[in-house]
Amino acid sequence: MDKFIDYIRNYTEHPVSSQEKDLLQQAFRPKKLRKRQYLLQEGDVCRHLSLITKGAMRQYSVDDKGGEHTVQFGIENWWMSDRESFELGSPSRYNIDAWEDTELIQIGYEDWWRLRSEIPAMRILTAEMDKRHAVASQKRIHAAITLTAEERYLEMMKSQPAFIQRFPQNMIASYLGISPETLSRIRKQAFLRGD
Amino acid sequence: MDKFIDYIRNYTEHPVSSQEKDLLQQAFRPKKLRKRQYLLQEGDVCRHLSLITKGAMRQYSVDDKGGEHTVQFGIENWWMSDRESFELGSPSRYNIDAWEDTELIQIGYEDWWRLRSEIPAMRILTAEMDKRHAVASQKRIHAAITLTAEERYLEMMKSQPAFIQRFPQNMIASYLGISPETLSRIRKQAFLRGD
DNA sequence: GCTATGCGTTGATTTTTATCAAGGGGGAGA
DNA sequence: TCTCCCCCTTGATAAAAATCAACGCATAGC
Repeated sequence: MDKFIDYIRNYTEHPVSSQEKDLLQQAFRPKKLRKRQYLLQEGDVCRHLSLITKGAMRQYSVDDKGGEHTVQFGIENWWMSDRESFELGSPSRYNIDAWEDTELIQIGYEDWWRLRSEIPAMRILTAEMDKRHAVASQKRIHAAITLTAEERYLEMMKSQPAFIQRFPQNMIASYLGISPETLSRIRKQAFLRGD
Repeated sequence: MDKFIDYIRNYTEHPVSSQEKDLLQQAFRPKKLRKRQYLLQEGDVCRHLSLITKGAMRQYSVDDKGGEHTVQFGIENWWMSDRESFELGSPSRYNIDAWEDTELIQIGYEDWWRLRSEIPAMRILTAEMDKRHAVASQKRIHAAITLTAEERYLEMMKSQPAFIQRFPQNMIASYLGISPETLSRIRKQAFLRGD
């Protein structure tokens, strides 16, 4: 839980009292997942927000031909959830699983909203999280309608090198919305050009 | 301003005192734009969040060949801003202009954050806005990596018919990340199939 | 050590979409 | 009314990417 207080420190200097720390301690639960173990399966309701303290995960949908489409990667200090399912209590269209052995801390819906009203630092944290998420989403949408597949890959190498290093290429391809073969060709071209 | 209070009512039943109403009144300014008039030009800092009370607008980038790429449409009760530029005070990569004669109410950065801390209903409103935006963004990202151009258009017709009706087809195409010619062909196919 | 599985690469072919070009129609402004 | 500009459609061609297929390599499990 000291980890989480440290985490909040990345976002705000706002003080967290010892009473507030107790509230946080009670609300967050640790969880461990083995590589490939599900956190969420399509059709289930996402009941927790989960913060990765160690490991790597992905969120993806599976199409009617079995193809996987990755909407989100997460590594340490990233949150994993299907936001819509979490907020609305609706069955999720996504799976979330671990690509590496993973450790999380999780919080349920009621606790999340209670902490937001009772702890000012939590309000600041969530506002900041939402802001960063909005900015990142817009960039990804802009890239999707503006850039070629190769440009998107090169952009990802610059902005998210850790994902490139820790996830296999076929998952990178599915995150970029291209086939693994195309990604392989793009990488070869970039290498030959010295990018 | 009664309009804005009504607007908040869409989001929460939380009471807004007459004192709070005064604060809102002072913070929001009306603005009118003629069709095609800029609200924000690329390179400028986005200093306001703007709520459309009447009209239609778009947010788009211009590439080095002069092509326009639309990341956002807005009609009545939609907010228009470059969030990143607004929050960071950085020059925006986007333009925002009016497609129809438009009326707005605007609020600046300091006022926005002050109202958020002073008026509980504003906090609820912004949390809800962020939630809806996150859900919508995820859907758009998922569509971009999962669906064909035609499927994306058909999906847009279902989820955002007002945009289809009020914006010209070349802008719809640029929002979908496809050429106007391709959109024209897609529409013809769908029509011939009775979609 | 052996086998099976999964991943990445490569070539060929097909599909999807972009680009180029031109024509027609509608709307706005003088 | 006339002119100009913009939009949409259509056909032809080019480019980008997907799909199919096969191979080689590395890793995990027995």
